[in-house]
Amino acid sequence: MTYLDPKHQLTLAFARARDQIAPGSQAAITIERPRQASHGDHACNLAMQLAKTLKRNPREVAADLLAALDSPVIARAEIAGPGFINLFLHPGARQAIVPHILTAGDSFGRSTAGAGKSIQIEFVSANPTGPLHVGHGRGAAFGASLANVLDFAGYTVTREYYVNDAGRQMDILALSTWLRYLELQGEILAFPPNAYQGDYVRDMARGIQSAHGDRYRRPAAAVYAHAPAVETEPDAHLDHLIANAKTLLGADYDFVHGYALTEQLGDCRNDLTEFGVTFDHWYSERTLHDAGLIDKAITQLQKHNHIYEQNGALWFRSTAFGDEKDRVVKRDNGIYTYFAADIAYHLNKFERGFDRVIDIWGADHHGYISRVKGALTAAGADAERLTVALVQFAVLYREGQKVPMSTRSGQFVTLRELRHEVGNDACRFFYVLRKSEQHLDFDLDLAKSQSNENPIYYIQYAHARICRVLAAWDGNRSDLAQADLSLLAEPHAMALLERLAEFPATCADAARDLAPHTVAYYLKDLAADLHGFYTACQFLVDDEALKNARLALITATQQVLRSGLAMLGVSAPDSM
RNA sequence: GCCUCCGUAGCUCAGUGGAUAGAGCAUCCCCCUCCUAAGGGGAGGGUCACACGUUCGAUUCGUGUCGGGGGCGCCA
Repeated sequence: MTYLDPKHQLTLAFARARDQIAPGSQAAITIERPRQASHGDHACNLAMQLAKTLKRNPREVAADLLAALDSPVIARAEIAGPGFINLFLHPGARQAIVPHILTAGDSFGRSTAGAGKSIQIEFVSANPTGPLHVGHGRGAAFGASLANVLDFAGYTVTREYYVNDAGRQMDILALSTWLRYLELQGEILAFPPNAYQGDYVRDMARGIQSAHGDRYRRPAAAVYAHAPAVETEPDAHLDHLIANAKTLLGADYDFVHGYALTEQLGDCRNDLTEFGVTFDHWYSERTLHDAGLIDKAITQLQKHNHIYEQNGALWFRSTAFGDEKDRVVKRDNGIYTYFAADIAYHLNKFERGFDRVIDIWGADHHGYISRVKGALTAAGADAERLTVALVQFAVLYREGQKVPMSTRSGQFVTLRELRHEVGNDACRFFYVLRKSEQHLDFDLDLAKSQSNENPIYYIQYAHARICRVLAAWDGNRSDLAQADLSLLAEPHAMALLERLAEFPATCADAARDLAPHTVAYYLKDLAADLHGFYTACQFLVDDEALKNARLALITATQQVLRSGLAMLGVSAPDSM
């Protein structure tokens, strides 16, 4: 017999009753959980909705509905207040969840909401020009958890990282690395203040020196020849040095550039892997250029007459699609803008056939949404298939003080430092504990504290407690499937049963709303119910039937805690 | 100026078109001869920023006001 949760059964029963009382009515059936226990286990407001169209007193409509209502899960139903129908369930209807969970195992809570549709989720996508910082960490944790949630909801999920390996920033990194290398070689030079300052740049320079000696040495004077003054024209200064580097190194420039890229991307990938964040594809921006996809995208826009030339540059008429001003796609120097590459990339995503595409961006990119969607529409694509989820910034707090961070000065806390300081589990959990559009205050002391203040330990402790009880028990699990669950009558057991039954809906809602934080909050509630039950009832009792019933319940709870924590990328320890 | 997020308990934050708005922390009480007290129970604490509108019903939806965060380059 397939299991149908009580709420679903009630919905079907009310739909049948509605069709009797008000044939043809399309009124939605909403079954809710009243705040007050005296209002029943569930309540339905259908009578108040129908009252208007039927032009009748809602309480009378409720009485008719009640007479027509027929479901084996209902023990008692009553009319209350302005026309609510309050429902009290048979205990057996709630207890049936336990064998269902034990049978379903890891798949309990999975839904078919995604209907096997393919969905691509692109996240992190940080420039490979230095270590990931704590801001990237939030995007990584949010994206990875969301991907898991969507997978749980039945989508076929592809996780992708867009590698910005073609732009000016990569050239600046290559230059920075080379200049540090020249310093090691004994050249005297003025390292530009707007080049990459981090120690990792010196590390790469040392790596090149130890592997290739002086092969890439050139006189510093030639590198700086004819460069504009760095004080007055810092950007032109850098661009000139890059041009000189390309001339002086010739084909060797590609080596330095490639070395820096490989090192930084490798470091980024290791960092994320250690964080439990993995990708199916690393999509190179450079392949967009090489394969001519950017030319193709711009041509596509030109064909639709949305490109014009002005001041030697090519402009996309994004104002025709709700943007506040038109945007350059190709600069007067013939180089495509980042925006042009992004148009091509998104068109490519669509061409790869994903039913839905989700981008996770930092909140500072919000102004970008309208122009990207505009470009997609202009190119004849369905921009509705793209959803952009914005993640607000994370701010670290230590001893109540904001930890100062600035990318410009190279003064930032890296993701790796944060992970090592507070641990991966606390990191992953704290990052998704706020909804993504909410600013995140990350309290380092709280995340590190091994105390009751720390919600992550609270949840993990619930799991560990269950494991310890089951380890102390000498029976075998197959007995639990046969347990007489009618013995689970204590209020704490009933509360736990109700909570377990909510898990599938919580997961489905999290997927619908792109809100993995709801899973984190659910787990806190579930852990609280477990701790309450644990304190109120002894599990390893002499009464064999009662023992098996209680052990069955906590085994089911263990399963749901594991599934939920796994979705958030947090471990479920057997002991603490 | 425009865009965007936010405004709920002393603090950090959940939450919902419904009936008496929640959690953790902090404050004050109480509970280990018992499967880990990293736990449990109790008390106090609120004009859900404000106004108007939609609705049988608004803390929730809409508009506006006030207050706070962030963003608005031929940068990536």
